[in-house]
Amino acid sequence: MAKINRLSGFPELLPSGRVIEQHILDTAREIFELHGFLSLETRSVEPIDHMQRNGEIDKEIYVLRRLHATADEADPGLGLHFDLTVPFARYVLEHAALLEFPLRRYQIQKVWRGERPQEGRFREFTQADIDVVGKDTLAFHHEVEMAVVMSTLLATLPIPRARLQVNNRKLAEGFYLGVGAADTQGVLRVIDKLDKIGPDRVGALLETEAGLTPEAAAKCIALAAICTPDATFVDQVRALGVRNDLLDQGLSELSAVVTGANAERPGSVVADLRIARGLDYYTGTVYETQLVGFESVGSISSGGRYDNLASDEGQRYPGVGISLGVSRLVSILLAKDLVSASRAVPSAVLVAVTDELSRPASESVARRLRERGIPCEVAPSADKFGKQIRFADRRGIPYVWFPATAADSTEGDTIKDIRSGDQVDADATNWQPPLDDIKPRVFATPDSSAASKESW
RNA sequence: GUGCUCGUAGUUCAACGGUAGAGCGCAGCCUUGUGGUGGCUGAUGUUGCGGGUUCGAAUCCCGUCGGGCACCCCA
Repeated sequence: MAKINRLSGFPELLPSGRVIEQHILDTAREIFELHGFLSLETRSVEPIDHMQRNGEIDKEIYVLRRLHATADEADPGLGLHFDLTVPFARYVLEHAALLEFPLRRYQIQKVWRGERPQEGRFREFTQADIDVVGKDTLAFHHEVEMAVVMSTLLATLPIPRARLQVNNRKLAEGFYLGVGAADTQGVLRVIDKLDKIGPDRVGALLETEAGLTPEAAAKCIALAAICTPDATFVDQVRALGVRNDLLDQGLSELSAVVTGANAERPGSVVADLRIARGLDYYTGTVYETQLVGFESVGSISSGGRYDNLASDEGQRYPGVGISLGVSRLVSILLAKDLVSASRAVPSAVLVAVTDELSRPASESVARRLRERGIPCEVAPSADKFGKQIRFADRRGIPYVWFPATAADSTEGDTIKDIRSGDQVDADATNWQPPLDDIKPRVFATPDSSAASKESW
């Protein structure tokens, strides 16, 4: 057989990894619905010209075309979507007449980007987005809400602590204008390199590439250094002595998000004025999230306020949203062994088969368990019980059911907990496993290796 | 797309230009139709692919395909 190479950037998980991913997806859905977000799905393809930002050609897009397209056939100009926000904006415009606003929706789908993959970066990956879109206007408090919902989700998952960092586009842009910058986007892009190349080289780039004076560059760097868990950043920014109306607006918005979110969930967000990223359609609050201890992998959740993404003739639908990078998060969790699952299969019980003639008796046990919502499977072959137990053990199935043998009808069915070795009489019409054993459990990996020895 | 680096068993990795190996995993047995550990036995490779140099290539050279990392950009 030809050797099959795995395709870089198109990750496929093993069963144990998928259990963890699915737990994250299930939890996301649960938290989102708990906060009243409805579920939507959009098609995987969009017209490429709708996905381009500011008219520039985006090389990240995978183009879709028919293999047998003829030369004279018009190119439909379709590409796979690279995020869920742009398609959602298009969806809103297309169905606006039939939708209720403000519209709260969550959307969990694959997206594609034609980049070169590396750690935590894929060509095909899953995002879990929430957005609120209003008609004409969107109340500011939703910018607080996004941070609260995402922080709730991240705190619910069995993962390391996440730092939700918030900044505001108006603040940064107003500040840059205030120090005399002409190209605020350019300043933003250079500031974003602070982590990688340090303040000295950023300062130099600000002068050469963004055309700032040394004093202005120094102030921009000083601004980026400000990071507070509360609204005290306002005074620190004021101390830099830059005056600008947009800056003032940004300052008050950001302090409202930070104080609002922390009132709801203490310690959930920090104001971090270095956060410059986000796509260029963001117009206000921007979010970014790092897993504490794994900052180098990049943000696992980001988003922001966008006022102009969905707009028709005269009609605007401003929105705010935040996205969880499910694939990136899962890849960190698996690579660093931060999260474990109690088993990689749904079955809580393996029903043993004594011999092929009595397989119907085993199937009957399974049926009665399933009727009561207990996931189970019947052993694939009537091997020696030792092998059947090992079959369960390998997969993490916690219980093996032994049907009564016809030859020895005085004995009833028994069930063995293969973790403890305990084996007791059981009746398929009323036996119930502990709640924890019904579904695979996903939990933070205990860091001591001694703990894992106990549960063989 | 640019640069760097690496491709050997299912997997993690060895092997100076000289007979391709080990750990883990897998299969069987010790083991009684009831699995942890232990012991014994066994199976598995076009050394990514193609060409070149050489008496001889996993090893050196060229090409190609694939992986990883960095840049770019971002979840």
